[in-house]
This record gives sequence, C-alpha cells and structure tokens, in this order.
Amino acid sequence: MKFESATIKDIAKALNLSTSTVSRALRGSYEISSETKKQVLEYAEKINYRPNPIALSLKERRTRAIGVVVSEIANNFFSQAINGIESIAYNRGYHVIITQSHESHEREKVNVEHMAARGVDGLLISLSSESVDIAHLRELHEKGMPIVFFDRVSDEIETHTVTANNYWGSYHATEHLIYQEFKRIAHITASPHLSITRERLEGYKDALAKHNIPFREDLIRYCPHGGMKVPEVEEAIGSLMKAKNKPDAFFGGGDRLTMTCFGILKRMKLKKEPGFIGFTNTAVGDLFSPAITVIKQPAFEIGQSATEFLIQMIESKRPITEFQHKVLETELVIRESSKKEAVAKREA
Amino acid sequence: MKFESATIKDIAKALNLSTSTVSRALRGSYEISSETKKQVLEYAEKINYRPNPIALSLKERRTRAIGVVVSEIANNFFSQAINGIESIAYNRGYHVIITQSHESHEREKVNVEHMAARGVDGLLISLSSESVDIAHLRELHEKGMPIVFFDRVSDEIETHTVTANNYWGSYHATEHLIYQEFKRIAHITASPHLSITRERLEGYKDALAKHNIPFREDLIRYCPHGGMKVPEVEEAIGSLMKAKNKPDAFFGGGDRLTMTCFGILKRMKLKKEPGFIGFTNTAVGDLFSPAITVIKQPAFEIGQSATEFLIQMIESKRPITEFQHKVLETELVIRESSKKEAVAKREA
DNA sequence: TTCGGTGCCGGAATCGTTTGCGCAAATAAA
DNA sequence: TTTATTTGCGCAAACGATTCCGGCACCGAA
Repeated sequence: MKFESATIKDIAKALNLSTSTVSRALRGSYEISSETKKQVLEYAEKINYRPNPIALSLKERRTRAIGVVVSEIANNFFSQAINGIESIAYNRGYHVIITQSHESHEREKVNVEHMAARGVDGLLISLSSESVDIAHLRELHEKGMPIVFFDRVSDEIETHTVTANNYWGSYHATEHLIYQEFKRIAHITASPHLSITRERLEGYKDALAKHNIPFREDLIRYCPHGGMKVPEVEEAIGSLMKAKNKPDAFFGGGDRLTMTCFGILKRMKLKKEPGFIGFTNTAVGDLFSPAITVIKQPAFEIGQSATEFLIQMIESKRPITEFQHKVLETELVIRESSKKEAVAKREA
Repeated sequence: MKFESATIKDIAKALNLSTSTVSRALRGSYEISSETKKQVLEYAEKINYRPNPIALSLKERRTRAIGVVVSEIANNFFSQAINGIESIAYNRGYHVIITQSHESHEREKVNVEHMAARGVDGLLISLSSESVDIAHLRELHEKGMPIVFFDRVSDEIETHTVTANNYWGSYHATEHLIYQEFKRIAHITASPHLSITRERLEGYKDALAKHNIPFREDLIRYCPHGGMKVPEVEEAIGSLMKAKNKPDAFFGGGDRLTMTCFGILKRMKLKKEPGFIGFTNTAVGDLFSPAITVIKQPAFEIGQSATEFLIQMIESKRPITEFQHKVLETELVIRESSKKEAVAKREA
C-alpha cells in the first residue's frame, strides 16, 4: 500500500522542461518567462501539485513544525494550553505535534528525541513530574534547538519561560481558606522537584506565616504521580485523616490531583466535611457537589505566549541572549467547597 | 538558529570509508568485514550517530507515523481514545500525530492534507460534525492512503471502522429512563449527519417504541456544534422548557453535549428537576450533583482496535478488500441523576 | 599461467526539491 | 558587423541515507 503524489519531475516531463525551470516557475522567479510560468502554474494546478514537505525539510533543514510535550492531554489545563498553542502556531504557518509524557521521564526523553530527529523547529515543554535530570534537553538546547518552557519550568536551561503566578495563586487560595476560618489546611501536591510544586508550596507557607499560623510539614503530602495513581492519593489522604489532629481543609496542588483528591474525600463520606480548594482548569467546577472552589490558570494564554516566544526564537537570525520569564495571573473562583458556613450547613 | 546532527558522511570521512560501506556496516551487512563493522559501530556510538528520519522518509517513502484527527482533545472520550491509540502505536514502532478539527470541516481538511503531504503512513479519523462532504478523504483513500474511521464513521469510504455500540447504548439508556417512569424524554444531540447521532437516535426511538411511547420529533434538538457553543444548547433546552408539555428527562447525545446540557439545567434551578442521562466518558461523574448517570464508551479499546486495523493495513503487501466493522459494547453507569425517587426526593 | 570464485569495498543513482553556475540565443550598444 | 548585455533555461550539486552494480585483490583449481 503506498501513496503517490505528483512531483516536480512529472510537471517537467509533461511540459518538456527541466525540473529547475519548473521549480523556479512555481516560485515565480523573474528568470522565467511569463509564458512558461503560466503553463507550469496551470498544469500544476490541474494535477493538484503539492511540494513534498519531506524533501523540503531535507533540503531546508526546517520543518515548520513545533513539538509539544505535556504530561497528559486529558488534563484540563493542558488541553486548554494546547488550544492556545495551536491558535498562534497555525496563524504563523506552523504545525503542532503533540506528545504526552504520562509523567514518565523516559517517555519524555523518547518523545523529545524523536521530535528532534524528525526535525521540529522548536520545542514547547512542560516537564514530567519524574524529570529531575534534564540532560536530554540541555544537550538539544546546546546544539541550538529553540526550547520554551511553560507551566513546569527548569532553571537549568537558560530560555524563555511562561507560567502562571503559582505563588500568588496559592497564596490567595490559602489566605481564602484562612479567612474562612479553616485552621489546619492540608496541601496535597505533586512531585517536590517540579517548579509548580515549589512555587505553590511557597505561596501556601507565606500565607500561613502572614496569618501567624505555624507551618506543619505533616500537613503536606507529595504525590509523585500527580494524581494519576489513585492509590497514591488515597494513601496520602488516609494518612492525614488517621492523625490525631485531622486537617479541616484540603488544598490540591494540580489539576489531576485536585480531581482525584476531591473524589476520594467525597467517597469517604466524612461526618465532618473538610473545606476544599484546588488548582484546576475544569469547566464544570460548578456542577460538582459541593461546587468546587478553584484556582484557575490562564492556560490558553500561557500556550499562546509560549508559542509566540518560541516562534520568535526560531525565526531569529542571531542567537537570543535575553530571556523573558512571563508570569500570568491566576483567578480564584470561589464556590461552595471552601466556605465554612456552607460546610457547616451541609454537616447539619 | 539551527541544529546539526552527525551524518553518515561524517563517519565515512573520519574513518576513510565510503558512505555505502558505513551504511552497510551500520545495518550489519555480511559484505563488510567484522573489523570494519566494529570500527564503524564504535565511532557511531561515540559521536552518538542517529540516522536522519527525514532522509529515510524521503528514500523509503514511509514515515512510521500515523495521523489522528479528532474534534477536540479536551473531550474525555477522545483523550482516552488517543491513549489507546498511543499504547498500540508506540509498541509497534509508530509515532502518533494528533490534530484537532474543532468540529470544523475546513480545519479537518487542512489537517488531513497536511498530514498526508507530510507523509503519515495512515490516518485515524473521527469526523467533524460539519463534515458532510468527505471528498478530501475519498481522494486520499483512492490514492492508497490507509484510513480507519473510529467513533464517527462514514459509509462513503470502504474501510475498517471501530465504534461503540451506540444503538444499544442509547436503547438501554432510554429504556432505563422509561423504567424510572419518565414519560417525556428529550434527546439533545449533535449534528444529524454524524453516524453517532443517527445510531443513538435510532436506539432512542426503538426503546420508546418497545414501550409503546410515541416518538415525538419536538423532543429532539440538534446542536450542530456538539456542545461546544453553549448558547446553542441553551437555546435548545430553553425552547424545550417553554413548551406546554415540558420534558421530564433529558438524554445527552455526546460527551461535550452531556456536560454542557447538565450544566445549563443545573444553572436553571428548576423547581421540578428533570431526570438526566448522557453519553460521556468523564471520570468524575460521581462527583457531580446529582451524580450523573452515563453511557460510557470503551474509548481506550476503540483507540486500540482502530490502530491495530490501521497498522495491519499499512503493513499489508496487497490491497485489503475485506473490511471489518468492529463494534464495542458501551456501559450504562447508573447514578442519581436518572432515578425517579432520587429526583423526587431532591424536589421535596 | 590462467580462470573462476569469493571477500570486501567504492561509485553512483535514487528519493523531491532548490539553487549556483553556465550556456545559448536574442537584443542592444558600439 | 562586432561586441556586450540581457533573457530564458538546463546541468548538476546538495540535503542524508540506501542499494544496485561493478571492481580489485587474493585464493585455489586446472
């Protein structure tokens, strides 16, 4: 089974011209008589000629494609970010190749290497939770591959980054819970070496400090798989609820994590329902019971900005030395799950 | 900014050999002395040589990549199906290129053409809701491009298809609502020329007929954008609720549609809460209020089967003439939203 | 010594496209 | 008429890899 397409040679043969003439005619070179041009153009149109992008890539050493690595597309944040990426890329004439790391460092590496070999012009990446060692990226970066980090960034590579303001998002969320008079706020978060984990943890800590609530390490739980493995989260919550002083509120540190967490807590049917808040970009937070308070990230815009930076790098003649670190604000959407009165009422 | 890689020429030059010898040595040809082979292999390893896939594609006229077109990745069904596709593809040594049509026929066409030109070895496609005319696919198919339809299929092209048993899924869902004593079941569904729309409508009709409930066209609403445009669904529901005889239950015909519908109904805060059921693969249906009854499709398996068929077609020596139409069973997950008693209780 | 065979390797074509260079004919200038 | 310039086009190399074809050297056999 193969699939043949018309080539420049077919045109040349049919019109008794050389391939070079045809090529030049197609791109409207001034060296070709307008009559020949017309002939070629018409015939090309007739047989629906399309230049072979593979041959072009080989020749020009560029593909007009950008590669994307996210952990999961089945994650509201990432699917929205991808839509942002596409919106810019298509307008600028780039195609987007999406891959998933499934939070696996190995998978991330394989994907990145394949896309690099395949000749993408640049890479947009949000690190997997397993990625401590990013030698595979550094190597590529040193060879000149444009790379932009978004969401989960690394400072081991000097380049543009685009993130949400995780610190303030987390700070405000935590402060909101404090205002609602929750005293023992547990923070269920992802792998501690992710930038987002650290930033969100800092915001949480600082909000506590601001309100003179001592930070307690035993209220923090790290789930390296970021909510993908339910037992991991169950274990985290279980251990928290077994303690003498149970938390009275939970704060989820990522999209999947927030969902998983919320589900587990709900299924536990606790007598004393805890307050809940989480980072997630779900569109249906108000359909939940209780309607869930969320920190929403400007995912679409993050995708857009990252893509703009990347294309700018790709198309720049000289190496870039000044890098930007764009930070976009989050939005706290307050609903029922974080309100003390609401919680109290549901318990009554 | 460019990105250079070692080539076979570099090896040849360094070792004072010809490129042909190096090429042969790398693939272990018997015509090359074991000594030369060793040299070449070692040097290749040392400089971390990787064959250029673009050059290979040009030569071999295959890319070991398969293209996927879905309407939205931010759709639980599709993201799960894509995971199924990847699980098979990667094991068989194929890469997966994901594109979204956003329910636009034009976008679908552009994506398909680009992937074809780019040289994917085959195509996995679930049609956009706008795609009535599929000339772009037929043309490709006639030129020999292997294509497998999944989920939203077309009978205009003779090929393998993989779908959920939409008819029975819909039949059982409808029957379930009937058993729960709902009398006027509205069906909010997608574009009428999608195969899934037709199949689900048939199941709905036949279940009504089986229970001697007359089918009423005025209980059906088509939303061509499949729930992507909220106003469209609001209008549909609004018009149904304005009628003298309001529906007492709603049945959503697709993933996005079900979510959108459910949200709108909830926000309407109706005195008399209608029964609800819908096709969706959401993982969090039990977190909703009320917990939502769903028809779940075996999305992952659909993705897997479709990919197996496709790779089989790609690797087949002779044209395939016998096509399979695989149908996988759906699962009805009954929760609160469809239970008459529950609805009554919530109303009390 | 010559012939056939084998082992090992290089030359060159090929995939589809672009492009530097050169060449012939036509036109313009001398 | 001769020389210079322009116009219009073809040849061939290049991108990176594979592969057909052929060649050289060395061996044993006749």
